[in-house]
Amino acid sequence: MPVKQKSSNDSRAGGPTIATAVYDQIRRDIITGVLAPGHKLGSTGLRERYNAGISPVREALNRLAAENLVCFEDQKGFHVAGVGSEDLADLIKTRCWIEEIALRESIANGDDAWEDAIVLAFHRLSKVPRSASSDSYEFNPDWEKLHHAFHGAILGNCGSPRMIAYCDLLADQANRYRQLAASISYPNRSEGDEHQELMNAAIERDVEKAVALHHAHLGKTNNIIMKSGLSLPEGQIAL
Amino acid sequence: MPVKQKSSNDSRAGGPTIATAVYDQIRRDIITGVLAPGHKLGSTGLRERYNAGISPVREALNRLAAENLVCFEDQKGFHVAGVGSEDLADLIKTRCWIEEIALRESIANGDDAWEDAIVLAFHRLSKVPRSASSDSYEFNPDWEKLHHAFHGAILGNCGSPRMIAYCDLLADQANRYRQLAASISYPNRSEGDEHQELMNAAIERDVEKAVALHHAHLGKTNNIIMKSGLSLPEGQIAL
DNA sequence: ATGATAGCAATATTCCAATATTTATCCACA
DNA sequence: TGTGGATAAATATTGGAATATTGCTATCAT
Repeated sequence: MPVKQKSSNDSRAGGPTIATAVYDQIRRDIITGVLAPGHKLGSTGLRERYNAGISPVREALNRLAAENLVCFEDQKGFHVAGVGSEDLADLIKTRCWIEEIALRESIANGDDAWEDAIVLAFHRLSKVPRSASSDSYEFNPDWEKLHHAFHGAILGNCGSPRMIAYCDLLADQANRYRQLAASISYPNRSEGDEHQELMNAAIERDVEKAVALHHAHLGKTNNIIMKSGLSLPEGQIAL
Repeated sequence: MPVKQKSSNDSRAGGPTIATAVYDQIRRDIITGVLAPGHKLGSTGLRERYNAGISPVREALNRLAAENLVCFEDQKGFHVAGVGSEDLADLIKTRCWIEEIALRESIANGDDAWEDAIVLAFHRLSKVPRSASSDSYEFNPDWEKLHHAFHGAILGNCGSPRMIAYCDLLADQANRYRQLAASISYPNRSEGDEHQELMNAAIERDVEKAVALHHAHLGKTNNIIMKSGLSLPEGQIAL
């Protein structure tokens, strides 16, 4: 029996595959916390949720598994990577180590265009509210995008594609914890100030100060979550 | 639909999935150079080669793509990640940065058990020939495994699962270049000496010396390939 | 000759049904 | 009550057919 798939002969040549589209969506849902840590990613549920067949869904999950955003066990299926205080500590520590290198290199290589990009990114970020709601914390995709761009502008001058890619991956992993921290600390933490100080130190080429501020910036997420006494929903950790 | 529940064979719980098995095989074939950089990874070819259906093969490829050992373009399929002098330079540079951190931490945390493990790993490595053939260089899986274990023993004490995992990934990526370097320099390079010096410095907790030796060890691959004037088969680079 | 384009072959992607495995349930029995 | 073990249900994995897309080749108009 011939089954009609999506017979859409639109003029545009076939863009991204379904697998890629689903990958993007699941990834976003994990990072933003829509899909909770530890949540089981069963075939049938995902098929409905993302309106796709099993194959592309599984391909997406396999990619995510390689990035450690998803865990899997052979024959047992997939689930969202868990979170935990130990994992958080390792993540922050690793980010401090890695991003310190990227920061030092970026500053060392910094030129006028680099400065301009940072100033621009900061300016754009400062115009967007931290939370989508003014009452309480709510994920704001615009802010997140600009925040990522700001830090990317600072570290992106390190000259190593690999380093940049790994920083991005770690940042994505950290995003899940950051959402938690934001919901705890909102609206008391003034990230704008932290960013401004960091920017100034970078532009002034004050390497040691920039590194110290950067470490503090990263450590804050950990401090907020740990101080809150909120116990993380311990689940399977990817690594 | 009636479901068949009679499983013919049993007594043994279903081990790794076919997808995982194929993943392991393709990965090894890429790292050892059996599958050349840039080589097209077409469905039909892989299906035959690894004797599996399309689904598991594609799942394996998706995992490898996320590790940057394989590249893909939507609707165009997969191919082995390319190599190139630029990529090699970035890889070596990144490894120097990252592994320096792991090395310093490992030494700082080092205790007797750590020393013992290094000595043991070195001893085992030294008993196995570099090349499977004495005439010319030939990939020797035993040596490779023990070599990996030796460096793992040194860096594995850094206390960060993420750091260790990333070091491993970088080492795997570098393996393809190392095979090339080995075939060029064999039998003139005495890696045994390099390893011994590194081991001694580590055990003596001579941090700066160990770091210097480690950098030199990593840089050697680059030097060998670059000095040989051998042009790398430029292909698509993963990153 | 050059460039455009339709038709066709090759390949990549996707859906789905068949199969394998795990998980839950029930029952016999100590 | 609790334990082991069969059986059924649920779920995960896989193979292959069906579909979509790309890339090639032949043909034609300029």
